[in-house]
Amino acid sequence: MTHLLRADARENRDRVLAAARELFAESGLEVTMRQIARRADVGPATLYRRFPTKQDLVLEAFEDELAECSSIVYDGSADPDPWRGLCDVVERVLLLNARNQGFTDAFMSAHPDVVDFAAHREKLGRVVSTIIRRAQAAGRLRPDFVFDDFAVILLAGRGLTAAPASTRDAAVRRFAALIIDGLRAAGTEAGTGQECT
Amino acid sequence: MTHLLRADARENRDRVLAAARELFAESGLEVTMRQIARRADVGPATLYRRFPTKQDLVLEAFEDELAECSSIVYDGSADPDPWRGLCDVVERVLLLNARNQGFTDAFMSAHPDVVDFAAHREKLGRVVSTIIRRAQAAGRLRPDFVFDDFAVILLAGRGLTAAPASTRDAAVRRFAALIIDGLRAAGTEAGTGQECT
DNA sequence: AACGTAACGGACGCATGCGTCCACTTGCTG
DNA sequence: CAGCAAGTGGACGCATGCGTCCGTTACGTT
Repeated sequence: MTHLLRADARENRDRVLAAARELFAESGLEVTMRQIARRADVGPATLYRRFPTKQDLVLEAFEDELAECSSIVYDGSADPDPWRGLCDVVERVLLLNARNQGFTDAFMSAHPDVVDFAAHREKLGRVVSTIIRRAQAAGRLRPDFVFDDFAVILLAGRGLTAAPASTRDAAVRRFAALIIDGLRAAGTEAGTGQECT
Repeated sequence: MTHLLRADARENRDRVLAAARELFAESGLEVTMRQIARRADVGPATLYRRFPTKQDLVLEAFEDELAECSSIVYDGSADPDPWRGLCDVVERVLLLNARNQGFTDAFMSAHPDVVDFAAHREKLGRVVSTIIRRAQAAGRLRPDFVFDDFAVILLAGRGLTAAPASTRDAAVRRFAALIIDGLRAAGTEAGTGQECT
């Protein structure tokens, strides 16, 4: 008996997923199903049998990224210092997104027709909101900061995916640093022993 | 004698340009020549006769934006207070770009095959560099700020074009404000009578 | 008013992506 | 090791964008 895929089928499926991850990361969600099939050395039919719609492929290809996104947020939430937690979340989420054009597209719903991560986004958003509140209560985060600002920052980070890959990480880190400096509550300068990271 | 276009031709040409400006602004440079022709109520041939290549169309369609971009930078450069000048440049350039998806694409060379504004970018970049230097000399801009950081900010602003049009301006202004707060030299808090704007 | 030509736009041939069908191959099981 | 169902990929028909050609229209001149 065997409810599982045949060995060759399983291997093809894995190659398709690997190809999809590579291409999505490099070029975003607008890569064609054909390109993915070609890169995986597989006929179009094979691809479509395993993943009838692009949405199916995207969801599975980004399972890891989604999980990492969650850990980032929960790590930040678990940090006893909410300000440091928030800083980490900002920087790490920005990096994650900048490294993976496709995940950014998906997570920000740049292509709502293809895939919608709104549910995940909302759930993580609530956690981030609590970090924000705690960081403000601790007097470290500017009091006028709201969750929408966080969304704006992520959206802005999206633009950095256009930077050349060689300098992208540096650009993102620099961007995160600039933003974070703009988030401090007045009177809590960096360099006073309170800085983040 | 008449070296000018025939009346109907001129009118069609104008309609094409108007249509192109609208579509580029709404949807970026990837709109098709056909879409532009359709919106202008004109056959494809007419479009291609006036603008043999998309590059030609883009260049003329964004003449105004390019000019405005220049004035923004030169206005900032002419401001006796270099810090205020820099703040204005940042906010206004971000707004200009966020309002016009296509201009952002073109100016940031998101589609180098279609059009390359590198020359303009470089020229304006030099002016911005001088503003940066003067603002730092005045002790208002953080001393570690370099021109590449400015580019990063613009690139990031690009991401905001993905925000819904209804809230885009607000998002951009908020983003600019956050960034600017991150640019101040240590010790020059907002609210001490030195704030920008 | 009549005419020559600038200007027009529909239609063509080409390329590419889509999702599906089907004749052939091959891994698994008995 | 034999047979069958699972698995495969090439090829098809459709849709859309591309840039160009060419028969028709109508502007502006005389």
